[in-house]
Amino acid sequence: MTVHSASERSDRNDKRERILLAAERIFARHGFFAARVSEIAKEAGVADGTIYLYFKSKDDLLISLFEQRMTQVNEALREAIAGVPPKDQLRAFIRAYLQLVHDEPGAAEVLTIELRQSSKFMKEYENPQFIEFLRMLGGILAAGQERGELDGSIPVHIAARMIFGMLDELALAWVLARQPSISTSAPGTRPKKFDIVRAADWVVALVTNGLTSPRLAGSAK
Amino acid sequence: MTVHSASERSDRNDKRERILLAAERIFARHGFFAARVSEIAKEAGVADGTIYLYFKSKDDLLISLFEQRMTQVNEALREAIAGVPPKDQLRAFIRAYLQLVHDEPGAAEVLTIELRQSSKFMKEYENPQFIEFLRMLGGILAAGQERGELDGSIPVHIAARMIFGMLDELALAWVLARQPSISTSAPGTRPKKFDIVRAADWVVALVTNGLTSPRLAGSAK
Amino acid sequence: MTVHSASERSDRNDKRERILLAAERIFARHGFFAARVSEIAKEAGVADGTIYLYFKSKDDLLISLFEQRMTQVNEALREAIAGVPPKDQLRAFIRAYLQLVHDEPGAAEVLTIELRQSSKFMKEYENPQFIEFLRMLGGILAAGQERGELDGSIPVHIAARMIFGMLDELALAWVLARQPSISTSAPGTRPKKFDIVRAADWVVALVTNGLTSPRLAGSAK
Amino acid sequence: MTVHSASERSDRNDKRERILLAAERIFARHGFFAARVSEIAKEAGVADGTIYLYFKSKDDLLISLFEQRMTQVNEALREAIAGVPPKDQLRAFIRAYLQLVHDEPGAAEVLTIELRQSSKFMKEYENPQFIEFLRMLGGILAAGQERGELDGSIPVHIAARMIFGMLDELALAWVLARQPSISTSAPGTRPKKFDIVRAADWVVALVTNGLTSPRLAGSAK
DNA sequence: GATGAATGAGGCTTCATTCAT
DNA sequence: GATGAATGAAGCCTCATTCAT
Repeated sequence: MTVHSASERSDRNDKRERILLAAERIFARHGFFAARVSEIAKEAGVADGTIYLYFKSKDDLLISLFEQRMTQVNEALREAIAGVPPKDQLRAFIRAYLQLVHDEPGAAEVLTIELRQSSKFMKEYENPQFIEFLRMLGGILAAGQERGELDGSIPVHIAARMIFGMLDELALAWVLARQPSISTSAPGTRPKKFDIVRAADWVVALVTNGLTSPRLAGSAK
Repeated sequence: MTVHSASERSDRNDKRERILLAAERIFARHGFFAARVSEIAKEAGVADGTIYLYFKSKDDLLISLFEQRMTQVNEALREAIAGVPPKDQLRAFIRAYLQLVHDEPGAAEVLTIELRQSSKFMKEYENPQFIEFLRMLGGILAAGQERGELDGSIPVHIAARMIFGMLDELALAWVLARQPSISTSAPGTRPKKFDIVRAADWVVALVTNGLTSPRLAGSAK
Repeated sequence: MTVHSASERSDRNDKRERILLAAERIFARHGFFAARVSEIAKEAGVADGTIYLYFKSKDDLLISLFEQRMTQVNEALREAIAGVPPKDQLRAFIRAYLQLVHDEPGAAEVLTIELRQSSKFMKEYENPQFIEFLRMLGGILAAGQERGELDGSIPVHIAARMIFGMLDELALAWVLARQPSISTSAPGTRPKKFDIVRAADWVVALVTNGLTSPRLAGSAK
Repeated sequence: MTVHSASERSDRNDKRERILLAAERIFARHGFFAARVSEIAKEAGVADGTIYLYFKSKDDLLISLFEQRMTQVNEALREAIAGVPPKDQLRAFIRAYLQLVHDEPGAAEVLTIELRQSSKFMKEYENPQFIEFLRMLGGILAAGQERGELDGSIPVHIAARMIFGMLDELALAWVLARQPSISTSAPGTRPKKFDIVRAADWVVALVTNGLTSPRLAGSAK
C-alpha cells in the first residue's frame, strides 16, 4: 500500500529466491545430505541464520525447492499444451519437458536425483506437484483413449508412470553426462553425451509406435 | 590351510552376507544417509566394529551391496534370456526383471532409490554392474535391429535407457505403494497398488507397439 | 526542554515500564534463560530493538527488574511497619511480605526463583535492594533484642536469613502450587494449595514461640 | 558372573560417577545454563560424546545429579535419625543436614541454587527425592505432634517447608560466603562467613522455642 | 577374529544484538 | 525514537570409525 511495499516485498522475495537458487546449486553439486547449510548461505550471500528466517529447516528448504520448481514445471507444461490439438498434446508435453530439462539443468538435477532419493522424502512427504504432473500426463492419455487414438489396455496411471520413467531416466543420463567430470573416470563408463532436446522425438516415437520396425508394424497384428 | 579352512571361509562369507542382508533391510527402511551403522550391526547380530572387518566404510557397504545385488540381477537376467529365441528375449528380459523386483522388494528398493542417490555415488562411482545391465539390454535391442525386427532410428543406448527408466519407475511406484505406511497420508496421494508382474506385459506392449491404438497402427504409417 | 517534556518523559517511562512488566510475565512463565527477548518485545508491544533503547542487555533487563521490584517491596514493607509499635513490627513485616506475594505472584515468582538463579547473578551481582531488605528485617530483630524481647543468642543477620528463608520457601511453594499445570503430574507431587496470607500467622508463631507445644513451653526451661 | 564383571561394572560406574562429579563442579561454578557440556567433558577427562553414552541430554545430566545427590542426602538423614529418641530426631535431622552441606559444599551449591532455578525443572519435573525429603521431615514433626510435644496448629507440610526454607537459605548464604570471590565486590555486600555446623543450633533453637526471649517465654502465654 | 566403549570432528540451529531505514 | 530483518557466534548432540581387550 505504501511506496515501500512493492520494493520491500520484492526484496523479501528476492532473498528467498536467492536462497532457493543457491540451495539448488549446492544440492545439485553435493546432494541433499552432503550439502552444508552454511555453504548454501555463502552461495546465497546471506548469513547462516538468515536461511531460517525463510525456511523452517534444511528439510523444509528441499521441500520448498521441490514445490516451487515443480510448480513452475507444471505451469510451463500446461502452457505448452494449451491450444495444441489433442492428438498432438502428448508430443508437445514430452518436448516441453525435455526442453525444460535442457534449459534448467540444475533444477533438473535436483528434481531428478533428489526427488526420489532418501525414503525420507518419498515416504513421509508426497510431493503434491509431482502428483499434479502425473495427473496432467494421465489426462492427456485418457483423452487419447477416449478418442480411440490410444490403446486402452494399459491403465492410464501406469502408462503415465512409464512415460515419466523414460523422461526422468533420460534427464538423469543427460545431466550426469554433461558434467565437467572431476574424477578421472574410465572411458566409456560415463553416459555418452547426447542432445536431450532431440531425444524428445525418440521418446515420442517409442511411446506412439513402439520399437517394432515400421516395416513389420502394419503386418504385425 | 587347516582342515577347517572350508568351514572358516564359509563362516566368513556367512557373516559378510548377513551384514549385507542387514544393510539392505536398513537402507530400504531408512535410506542410506539416515541408516545407522550400529543399527545394521544390530540387525546382522554382530558388533559395530565387526562391520569394519568386512567393509572399509559405510560407503563401501552400499557400493558392495550394489555390486552384489546387481551382479545377481545380471546373472538372473542372463539365465532368463539364455535359450530364448532372439525375438522373444526382450519380453523375457522385461518379465524377469520385474519378477525379481517382485521377489526381492528390499533389494529393489535399495537399487531403485539409493542407486541414483546423491551425486556422491552417481558422479564419483560408476556402478560397473549397472553398465553391464545396460549393455545386456542394449545387446538385445541391437540384435533385434540387425535382424530388422526393431526400428533402427533410435540409438540403442538411448532406447536401453528409456526401457530401464520405465522398469525403474514402475519398480519405485510399486515398492512405495506396498509400504504399510505409518502416517495417514491423504487418499489418492500414494501410488495405487498394482501387480508388478502383470505390469511386465504393459511394458512389453508399450515397447513393442507403442500406445497407438491397434486399429490405427496399421494405417498409421 | 520543550513543552512536551513532561509527556515525553512519561511516554518514555510508560514504555520502559511496559517492557519491565512484559519481562516479568515472560520470566515468570519460562525462567530467565528460556525466555526470549523477542517474546518479551511481543508481550510489551514493541519491536525487538526497542528494548535495547531502554536496557543494555537481557541481563540488564533482569537486574533492572530485580531492583525495581525489590525497591517497591522495600518501600511497601517500610510503610507497613511505620507507626507500628516496635514489638509488633516483626509480625507486620511478615504479614506485609506475604501479602505482597499474594498480590503480585508474577513478581514473586521472578524474585523467588530467578533471584538465586545461577551463580551468574548471585556471585557477580549483589542485589543492593536485597541487602536492604535483610538490613530492615535485621533492624527489627536487633531492636527487639535491645528491648530484651528477643533472644540475643542468635546473631541478627543469621536470624534474618532464616526468616527470609521461611518466607521465600513458602512463597515458592505457593507460587508453584497455583500453576494451572499443563502436565498431568502424579497426585501429591505438586505442593498443596494453601492460603499464603494466612500462612503469615504460622510464620509469626514459629518465629516467636517455635514449634514447642504451648503446654510444655512454660515448664520447658 | 565372569571375573571381568565386577571391574567392568565398576569401570562403568566410575566413569558415570566421574561425569556426575564433573557436572557438579561445573554447574556449581557457572550455573546450569552457562555451563558448557564440553567443559564438563574436559573436567571429567572424557570426550564430549562419552557423556551421551551415560546421559540422554544435558537436562538429563542435571536431573540425574539431583536424584543421585538427594538420594544420598536422604539416606544420610535416615541414618542420622535412626536409633535417636523421637524427641531428639528433629535436632538430629537439622544437624545432619547442615553437616552434609558443610562436607559437600559443591553438591549443596547445585542442590540449593539450581534446584529451584529455572521453572524448567520446578514445573515440568517434580524431584521425587525432594518430595521424600519433605516427607521425612514432615514425619518427624507429625510424630512430635502426636506425642503432644509439638504444637499442632501449624500444618505439618507447611512447617516442613518453613524448616527447609531456613536450612536452604542458610546453606545458600554459607556457600556464597565461602567463595574465594573472583570479583572485587564492595565490602559488606557479600554474606558474612559463619560456621554452618554451629548454625544448626540456632535453627534448632528457633524451631523449638522461637525467638522470644527465654525470660519472657514462661509468662508469654 | 570379535567386541563395543570411547572418540571427536562437525553440522544444524538458536537467539541476543545491531543498524539501516 | 522505533523498527525488525539480518547477523554470526557458539552450543548441543550425532554417529562413523577406532582400538584396547
